[in-house]
This record gives sequence, C-alpha cells and structure tokens, in this order.
Amino acid sequence: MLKEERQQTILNEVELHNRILLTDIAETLDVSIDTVRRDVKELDSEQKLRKVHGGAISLGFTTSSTRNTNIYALAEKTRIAEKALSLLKEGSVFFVDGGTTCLELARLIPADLELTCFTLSLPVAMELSSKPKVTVIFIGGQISKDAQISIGANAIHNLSEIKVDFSFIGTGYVDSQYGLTEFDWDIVQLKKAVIKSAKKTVLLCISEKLNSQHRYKTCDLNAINTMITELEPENDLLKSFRSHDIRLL
Amino acid sequence: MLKEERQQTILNEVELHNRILLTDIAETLDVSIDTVRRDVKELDSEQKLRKVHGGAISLGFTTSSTRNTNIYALAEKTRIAEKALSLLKEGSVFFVDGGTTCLELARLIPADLELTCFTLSLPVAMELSSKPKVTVIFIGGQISKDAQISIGANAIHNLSEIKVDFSFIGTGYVDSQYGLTEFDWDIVQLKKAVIKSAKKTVLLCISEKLNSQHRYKTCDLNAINTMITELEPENDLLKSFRSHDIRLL
DNA sequence: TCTATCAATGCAGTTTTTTGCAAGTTTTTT
DNA sequence: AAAAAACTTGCAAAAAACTGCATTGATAGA
Repeated sequence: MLKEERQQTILNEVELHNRILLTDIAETLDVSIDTVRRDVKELDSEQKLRKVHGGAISLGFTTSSTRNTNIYALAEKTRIAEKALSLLKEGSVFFVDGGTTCLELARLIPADLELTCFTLSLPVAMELSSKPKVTVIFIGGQISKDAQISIGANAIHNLSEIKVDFSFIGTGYVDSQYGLTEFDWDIVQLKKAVIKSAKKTVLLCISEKLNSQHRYKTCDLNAINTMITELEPENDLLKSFRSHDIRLL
Repeated sequence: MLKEERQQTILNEVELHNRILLTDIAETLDVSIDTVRRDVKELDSEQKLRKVHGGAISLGFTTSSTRNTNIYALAEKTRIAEKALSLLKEGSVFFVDGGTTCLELARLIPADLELTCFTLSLPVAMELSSKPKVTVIFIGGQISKDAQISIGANAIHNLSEIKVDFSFIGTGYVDSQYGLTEFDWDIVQLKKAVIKSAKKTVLLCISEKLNSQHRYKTCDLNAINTMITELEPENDLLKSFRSHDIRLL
C-alpha cells in the first residue's frame, strides 16, 4: 500500500467520523502505529486534520470565522476590549455579555490564558470555542434573533444558579443620573440576572452612549464597579461619572 | 514495445485502479523498473498522473484540495437533509443534533415554515437564528471545542426537562447488529438523553457509515424510528436494516 | 555499406525515504 | 500515587530513487 493511499484513507475516516484513534487506524490498515502516527503528524502540518493525543479530529466547521468586518466604531471597541483584558488573570471565572464590544473582547483573549467563561451569546461562544485553554459554558434559553443571545425565563433561571468573579456587560444607554437603561424589557430582565450572578460588574461602553437614556432601567450606576470606555479616565466627558463610586478605565 | 504504447498502458492502469505500483508495472510490461520510473516521471511532468514514492496515483483520486473548504460528501448530506425536510410540518416541535448533516438540514429549512427547534449545536443555532419564523431554543452547557456543541451533566439535565415530537440525530457509527455507536463516552450520554426526550427519533446518516462500529453504544437500532440515507430505500446496502422495525427514507 | 549520432534502456553504486522496533519520557487514567 | 497508554527519539533494515555509465538499435548522411 502506498503512503499516499494510506493518508487518503486516514483523511477519509476522519472526515467521516469526525474523530479517529491511531490504534484503530493502525489495525484496519495493518501497519504499525508509528507509521500512522507519522502520517497523522504530516497531515496535521498540512492542515488537513488536527492531531490530538491518541488520535486525530476533523477540522470540520471550526475554522469558519464569523468575522463581520463592518462593525460600527470598531477601533473604539477594540480599545475598550484591550483595557478589559487587563482585568483577566490566569484562572479567572467570568461572564461575557453579547454585543459587538464584548465580542471584540472575546476575540482578543490570548490563547495561552486558562479561563472559565460563561456567556449567553452565540457569536461569543463560537469565538471562544476556538481558544484551547478557555472553558466555555453557554447559558441556554430561547435565542433572540436580532441579538443572537439566550433570552427568556429559562436563561434567567440558569443565570440564577451561577456566581462568577466578574462579568463584562454592555448596555444600550447609560447616564450618570439614570444609570443603565435599555430599549427592551426582556433584555433588562436578563441584565439584572447577569449583574446578580457576578461579584463585580464591569461595564464596557463607548463614549457615544454616555448621557443617553431609554425606557426601561437595568440598574443604578453604583451597581457597576468598573466602567471602561475608549477615553482616558481623565477625560472631561467622564466628569459626571467621577462622583460615583466607580473605577474608570 | 514502443515507449508511447507503454506510457499509455501505465496511464490506463492508473485510471482503472486509481493507483499503481512501479514494481507491478515493471513486471507486467517486462521492462526494468528504471524505465517505468522514467516513464512515470515524464507523465507526472505532463500532469497526466501524480508520481509518489513507490508508484503513482490518478489525479482524480486526490480530493485533498477541495477538502478543507468544503464539507465532506456535501452532495450526499444535502440529499439526506432534503428528505428529512419532508417530515417537518407547520408548527412542528423538534430537536436538531450537531454535525454537518444536521447543519445542512438547518440550512435548508424554508423561511415560511413556523417551527420550534431545540438544539445543542452552536452552528445550528446560528444558522436557525436567521430564519424569522423558527423559534430556536438552545440547550446550555459546557461547550465542546471540537464539535461546538453543549456537553456535560448540565446539558443532559436540561434535555431531561423537554419533550419534542421528534429529533434528528447523527451518529459516528451505525451497524444493523450493534446499533448506534460512538467514539466518545460523553457524546453517548448526550445522545441517550436526546433520544429519551423525543417521541420519535430520526437518524440522518450517509451510507458510508453503514456497517461500522466503535467502542461505546448509544442505542439499539430499534430505538430509531426512521433512518435517512442518501440512498434509495430499495438499495441493497440497506438490506440488513430492513429486518428491523425502521422506516427507511 | 559504413559510421557517427542519439534516444532509449538497463545496470551498479550511492543516497534518500519509508518503516518498524526499542528505550526512555510524558500524558492520561484509575 | 501507580499503571497504562501514548509520545519521542534514535537506529537499522529494506525499498525506492537517483546518478553516471555502458549497451543497444534505429537512423541519417557520407
């Protein structure tokens, strides 16, 4: 049997069953395990599959990046995400909200940091599932079509059963007087549950949203421990927030 | 024997068997191995076949180029998904498993059908969230990095609290005797829970997986109500499945 | 007819590739 | 913490590939 043929068979098996054992392949092809090991190593370096301890797994749809290029105010959001990253330490257990700013945070999480992350957001979960050292736990529930996040009573109930070190949340509107507000009643209920399930809450928010408000209230400003904007903490736009007991980043 | 003639014979053999050994050809043509080697080298440079260590393989045999970008055996999986669609009716409440075949089913769901769909799979949930009339409920849990699905005790517990009309599931391996088997213990636990939470179970499975088995057993074949392959139900490959109480599609 | 030319072929010696094995280490499981 | 499985590295035998060279045989031109 030709080497090429053998590798083709291995690829086929991986594609077919998503996952294979080296020992199984060695047996069915009737070659030594070393040969299979070498073949799989080679195919791995050619990016045709992924070698894991004891076998190999298909690349499958894991590589498809859902990168949406036209995010509004991406530069600002990236700046915010970078600042937020500095709060993460090895072993942190935290929650990440939906929204493009939080998604940006998820993207920027370094590959070598061991973390445990809870989320309600499908895109965030997808993004994080590509980071080998991050444990991702998805809070289930009915999926909201616009935001691609879990909503509803089920999601809120699931949130009530966890307690994380801190959570990164976004908001529709924020005002130093009226606190965090939203357009949507369901979302407010959800955010309340998120805040309740975290020891500390970090608000990620571009400066454009400052001093705006809407119909339904999520919480007062003192429910927030840290607020991160793309501005320097000394910036005048943040003046009205400095009177509260909030750490500005 | 002329050189032209010989090379034509070599090409023939390659096309016929997809691959050849240099030593075999040398023997059947009764020329030295060096001659064959030179011929094959020449044919390779003319792009008529691909020379590899020890022999040559047909150009059509190397599917590696399309493999990374496309889903393996997409045509077959699409065919299966189409058949599965015929089971869906307005108002159906059902479950969709992970895997590329089930993802294909999610893709093909028409926009005008009102449905309620439970799933564990992030890609399936993403796909379905773009269909306005489909209510999507995601079963939360820890996210498996390979498969991008919820796994673990939490997911299984969440599954135990629902009951759907039918569920579409995939499997790693299926055999008419041994039933459905998997590579992975965790996945087996999950699939058992899925089957338990559905009134009827529909297996989506490309024919290549028929008559294969692995270590851990998900269920017997009679736990499956309907089995869908890309083949016609009358096909001989399905003969051994006809003796069971299964509807073949 | 004879001979120089040249592609085609086979052979011998050397190099490269492939493969399996063994010893020692790391990782995973119990 | 012990045991089992998997991995790494180095090595050696075998197969295949490459190189240079000699032989063959066909062919064109003297």
